[in-house]
Amino acid sequence: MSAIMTVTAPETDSPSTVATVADAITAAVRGGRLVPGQRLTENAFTARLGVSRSSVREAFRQLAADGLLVAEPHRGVTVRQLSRGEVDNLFAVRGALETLAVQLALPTLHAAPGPLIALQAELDAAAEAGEMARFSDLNGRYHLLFRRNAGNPLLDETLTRLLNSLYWLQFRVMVDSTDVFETNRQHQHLTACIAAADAASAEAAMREHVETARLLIQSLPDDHFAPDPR
Amino acid sequence: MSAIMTVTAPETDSPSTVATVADAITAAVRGGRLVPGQRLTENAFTARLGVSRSSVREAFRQLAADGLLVAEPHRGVTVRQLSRGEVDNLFAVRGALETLAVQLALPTLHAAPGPLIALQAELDAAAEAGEMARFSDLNGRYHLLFRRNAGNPLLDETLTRLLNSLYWLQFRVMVDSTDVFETNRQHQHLTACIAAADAASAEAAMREHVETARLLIQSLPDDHFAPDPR
DNA sequence: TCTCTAGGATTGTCGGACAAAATTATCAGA
DNA sequence: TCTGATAATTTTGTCCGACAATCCTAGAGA
Repeated sequence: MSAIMTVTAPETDSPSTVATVADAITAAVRGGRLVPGQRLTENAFTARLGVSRSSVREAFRQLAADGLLVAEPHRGVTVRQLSRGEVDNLFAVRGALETLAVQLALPTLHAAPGPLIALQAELDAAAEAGEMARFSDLNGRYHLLFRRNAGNPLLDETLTRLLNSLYWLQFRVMVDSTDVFETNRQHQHLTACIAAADAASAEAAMREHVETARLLIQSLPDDHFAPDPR
Repeated sequence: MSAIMTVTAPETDSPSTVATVADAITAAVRGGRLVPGQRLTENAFTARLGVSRSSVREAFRQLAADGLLVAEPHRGVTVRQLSRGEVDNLFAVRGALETLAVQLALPTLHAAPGPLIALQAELDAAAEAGEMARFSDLNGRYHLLFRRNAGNPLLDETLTRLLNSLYWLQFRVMVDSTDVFETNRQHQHLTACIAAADAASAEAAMREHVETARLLIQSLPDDHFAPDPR
């Protein structure tokens, strides 16, 4: 019956109230207007967005499930802030999943390397021009390309959730870093491995790249992290 | 996520209404009173449990985030039912994370192997006695032991979510299987690798064990799966 | 300065209400 | 009988207002 309908269908459907609220909060976090650790109260958003408390509550829960916020009973929600230990834990999981994504996506990306090549070119340009914010965005898109082409939606979702809670730290690293060239060199190497269809090297390259990202994040000053409970 | 995971059951805090509802639904799914694919309406639970619709709604969302239910806009929630393709996708992720858990937990379990040995003895007894339901339960506890001792709560949560949506199929396999001995043999082998502190073999053993579980599940008849959308 | 205690602020839960969407039932026509 | 369109019913999404339980904060008292 509905064979014609909504195969690609991005934003055709009328966005629900909850989705609108969730998008607004997400945008605020991405834009730095809400910073990690900051507490969000329901009333603040009911007033500002003109929606009911129910909708705000549900948006909060949804974003908490996405890893962007963290909810505590009777204490409301805050923008997720990771401790150094949690960053290490996250990167252990991320390493395992990103290498899996590389492995699964390699055939697809090797067969149709167009988007990868194009993205690599943009990354090179941004790195050369020193446009850090733009490089950070492209870096996200680069990793997205792999998990999207892994042909495993569950893997994609799981990785996306992890990276959601990592967004801010990753962004800080890119902006503060005096040397994105090393990061970009790793991208180039990985891209080359894909082009050569060298699975083993590609996996190793991704693993090293993720480890580098971890080290860069851990090199940020303490005030970017939640206190490590211990 | 934490609401339904009362394995050690820290019942200290008075359980919230939502948690009560979530526990009831979880118990119903575990007990087979709610089967995969079945649709749950809000009213049915408001009446039966004597709580408001708000609480039921929130419990639904929470369980959907846990992977036990699946929610679709304007269509309510159903008990999650996987297609064969989704099972494969899930096992790809599970394999990566479960081997990571082995790797991380090995030092701890090798240093204090008591619980592992005890659990292995119980598994042997259940397998010998042909108590399949009991074996299934112990099998779950066996895997739980690894991810709990990996020292990585995020890994634990992520794996738990995956396994939640797999509970029913895993249970069917155990109950229907005419040969749990092969599965138990793999457990014994893995236990031995831990005792010997042989990391490489332990990882390989787990990988093989997970792959075997996948094959057993895929050998179930079609009516246990959602139609594969392709 | 520190501890303890109001009081205000915030969340958890309830009940009802209504429009929008989906599901089910009904029925005319082939 | 079957099919397809239409109407009736159910269910969800969202809103509102309310209240108790809990958390937070500022000020009183030691």
